[in-house]
Amino acid sequence: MSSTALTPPGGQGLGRRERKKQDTQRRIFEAADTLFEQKGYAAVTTQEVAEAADIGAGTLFRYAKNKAELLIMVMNERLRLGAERGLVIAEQGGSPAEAIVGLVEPLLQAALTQPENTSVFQREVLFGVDGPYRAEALRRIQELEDAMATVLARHATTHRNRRDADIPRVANTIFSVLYVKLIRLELGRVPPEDLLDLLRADVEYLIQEMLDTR
Amino acid sequence: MSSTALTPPGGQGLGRRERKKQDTQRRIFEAADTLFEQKGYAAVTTQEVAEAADIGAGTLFRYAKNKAELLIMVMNERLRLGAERGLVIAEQGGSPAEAIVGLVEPLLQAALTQPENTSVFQREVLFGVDGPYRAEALRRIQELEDAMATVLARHATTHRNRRDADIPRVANTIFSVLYVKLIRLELGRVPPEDLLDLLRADVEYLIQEMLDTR
DNA sequence: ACTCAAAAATGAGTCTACTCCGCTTTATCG
DNA sequence: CGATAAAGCGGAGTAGACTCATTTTTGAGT
Repeated sequence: MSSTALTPPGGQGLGRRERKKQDTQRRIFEAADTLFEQKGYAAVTTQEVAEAADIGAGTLFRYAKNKAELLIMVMNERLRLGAERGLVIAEQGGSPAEAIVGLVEPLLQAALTQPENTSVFQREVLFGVDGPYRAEALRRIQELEDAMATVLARHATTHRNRRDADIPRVANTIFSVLYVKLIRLELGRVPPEDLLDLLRADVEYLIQEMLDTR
Repeated sequence: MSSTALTPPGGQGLGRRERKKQDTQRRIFEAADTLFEQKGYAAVTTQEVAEAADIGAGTLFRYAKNKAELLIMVMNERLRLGAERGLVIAEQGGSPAEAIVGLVEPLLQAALTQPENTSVFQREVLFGVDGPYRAEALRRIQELEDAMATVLARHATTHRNRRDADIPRVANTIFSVLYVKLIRLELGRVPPEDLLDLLRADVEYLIQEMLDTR
């Protein structure tokens, strides 16, 4: 009896195997997070990550399908934290333009503080091979668009607005404009300084045109 | 006399050196074009392209900074042909929505007939390293947006429309919406069948909202 | 015809992401 | 406990993009 009392998978306390795995997972995450931040995506080799996580070079790829997934994993987490702040900002009123820009700000911050990593992140999320972390990132992006629609819907019902407004379409439009501008920022085709004002102006304009009574 | 009659660089007939270079350039173009179309970007090795062009593996990289530039070079040409048709369609009236969709159609065609290559093309144009062909592609994309503005401007002056309309902004908005949808098509997130209708509907909606009198 | 510096071509070598298969550890059952 | 299966691990090996030191070609000057 006592010999079989080893809560394997299932119970609260996981088996030794599972615990080890989670620990390895954690070490990989920390290694990747630190190295990518310090040296930038391109300058980090998967070998380095493996060594920093104290595992074999081959083992790394049992935890992440490829190098890009490592970065996406790390960036997802960083953006998750920012996204929560963004949602709070969006909740607490302010103009809808404020709220919507607030939703995007974390991404913008990331683009400004870690240009290379953010650029690779976008590239791989949009064009990379499938993988669980990439799928999560795509989900988050969709949520961003949905959150914009929510903000707009609130604005539309609490103010005297056009009844026929197609909220999802407006949200999609605003999302698209912001997204393209963000990509162009990464292309270096937009001066970063006044970008926030630029984005806000865009959003205000679009709301004005497509949603508000005139 | 006859021995020194060798119109070197400058004159109409280029020197042997220049001629040879252009010939090599042509062979590389043809090799890349054929191979990428037949096998798809990922399945083609630079080695293969070099062999098909009958040059050394190292020589290839004197004509293209990297593999991606090879593809961009080829795609630029294919899209250039399509873009001309697009401009003609845009010129010949039809509704502005027709005209604008006409401008994008070549890109759409490419996305449908060569999904992989088009996807890589977009990826590398947006996020790849600098290079002459990439620069050209970026220029073309900008021209696309400008062409949309031109179409809209014509529409705005020849019809009874709002005077305060901000044409460049409307063009940028339409461009962004279409571009994001195109990328999503490559993500497999949009059913390709009725895409043309979808795009046209988008454009009509945006013109309606942002440009037309109501 | 010959010389020589600049331009072009070359392919062996490097670098690194990723794979694959044999080994080790862990859990299960009689 | 011992046997056996299953899961996890690792590192040598592979493939392919790209570099660079060396060689070859070119054409202007003499």
